[in-house]
Amino acid sequence: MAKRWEDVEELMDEMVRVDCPPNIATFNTLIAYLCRNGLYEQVHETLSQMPEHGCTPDLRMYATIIDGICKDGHHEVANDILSRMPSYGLKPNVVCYNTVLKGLCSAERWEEAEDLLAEMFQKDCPLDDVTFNILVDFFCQNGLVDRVIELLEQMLEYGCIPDVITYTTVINGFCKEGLIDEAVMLLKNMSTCGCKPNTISYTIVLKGLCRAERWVDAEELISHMIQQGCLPNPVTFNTLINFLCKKGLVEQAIELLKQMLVNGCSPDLISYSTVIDGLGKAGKTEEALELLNVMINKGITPNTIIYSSMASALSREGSTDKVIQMFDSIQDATVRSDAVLYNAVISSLCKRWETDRAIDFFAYMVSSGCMPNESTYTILIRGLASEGLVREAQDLLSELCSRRYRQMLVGGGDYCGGITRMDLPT
DNA sequence: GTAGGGTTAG
Repeated sequence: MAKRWEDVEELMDEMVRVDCPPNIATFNTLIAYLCRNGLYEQVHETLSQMPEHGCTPDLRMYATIIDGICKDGHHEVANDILSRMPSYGLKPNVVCYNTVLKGLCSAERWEEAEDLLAEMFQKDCPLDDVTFNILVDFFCQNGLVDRVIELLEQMLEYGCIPDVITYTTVINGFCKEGLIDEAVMLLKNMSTCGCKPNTISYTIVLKGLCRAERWVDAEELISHMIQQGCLPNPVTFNTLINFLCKKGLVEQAIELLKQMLVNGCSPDLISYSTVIDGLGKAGKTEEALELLNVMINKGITPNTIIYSSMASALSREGSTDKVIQMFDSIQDATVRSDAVLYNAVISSLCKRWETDRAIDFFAYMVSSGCMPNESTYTILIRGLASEGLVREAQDLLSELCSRRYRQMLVGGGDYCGGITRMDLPT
C-alpha cells in the first residue's frame, strides 16, 4: 500500500464526493496500517486531514500510534505522547500505559518502567492482568526470578488471575536460572491455584531436568504428565531426542524417534534434523545419509540446517568432494545457503589445503548475497596461515577487524520519522 | 480500528 498512497487519498476524496465521508473507523484503519509499517510521515499527514472530516483522534487511535512507535523502539516519543494526551482532552487508559510499559521493559529501562507504574497508581489507572504479565515476563527474561513469586502474589492480591502462560513463563524463568526444584514445585502447585499445566509447561521442566542430567526425575515426570492427560507433543520428543544426541546416545535417540509414532506423533523436520546431526557427530555419516533419505521419502523437504549438518559430517570425515557435490546439488533447489553451510564447504576445502578454491568459494558466497560471519574469517585465516600465506591471512584479519568496527558504528541512529514533529489536532 | 506472556534442530 505504501506505493499506492495516492490511490488512498483519491479514494478518500471519492468517499466525500459520493457522500460517504471517512469516519473515525476509516482513519483508525489507516493509522493502524501506517503505524505497523513505520510510515510516520503519512501518519502525520492523515492526522492533519482528520479535522476537515470532522474527526478527532480517540483513545484507541492513540493506543495504536503509541504501540507503533514503541515497536520501533522510540520510547521517549511514546512516553511524550502519553504525557501530552491530557492536553488533548484524553485520559490515557490501561492499554496506552501497558503499551509503553512493554516498550520500556523490552528496552530494559526498568527505572522508567517503575516511574510509569507509579504514575498509573497516581493517575488512578488500575493495573490489569496484561500489566502483570508484562512484568512477569520482564522479570523472567532478566533473571530476576527471586522477585517473581512475590509478583505473582501481588497479582492475585490485586485481583488479577495468572493463567497457564503466566505460570509457564515463570517455570521457564526458573529453569533458565537452573532452579529446577523451584520449577517442579511451581508445576505441581499451580493446579491448586486453579490452573492446570499443559504439555508446554511439562516440556519446559523436562528440558530443565535433562540439562541437569536428572534422567530418573525426567522419566517420572513423563509418566506423571501422561497420567494427568497431558500427552507429549513433537516438541517434547524433540527436546528429549536432542539431549540423548548431545550425550552421544544416538541409538536411544533413534529408539525414541520410533516411539514417537507409537505415541501418535509423527517425527518432523526437527526430529530428523536432530538425529541426523547426532549421527554425523558420532561419525556415522552413512547412517545419517540413510536417515536423510528416509525423511525425504516421507515427503519432508530438507532445509539449510540439515544440509549444513550433513556437510559438517562429510567434511569431518574428509569427504570434501561429497560436500561440494551436495552443495552443488542444492543450488537450484529452494534451500537458501547460509553462512553455516558455506563455512562447512570452505572448511572442508581448507582441510585439503585447497585455500585457492576456498577463497573462490568465499567470493561466490559474498556475490550470492550471503554475509560471512566471524567463523568464515577464522576458517579462512587459519587455512591461509597453515599454508604459509601469512600476508593473505593478515589482510583478511584486518578486513575482519574493520568489519567489526563498522558494526559498532551501525545502530547508533536516533531517527524517528516525522513523529517528533507531530502536531496532533485536538 | 488499541496492549501481554511459554517449548525443539546446524
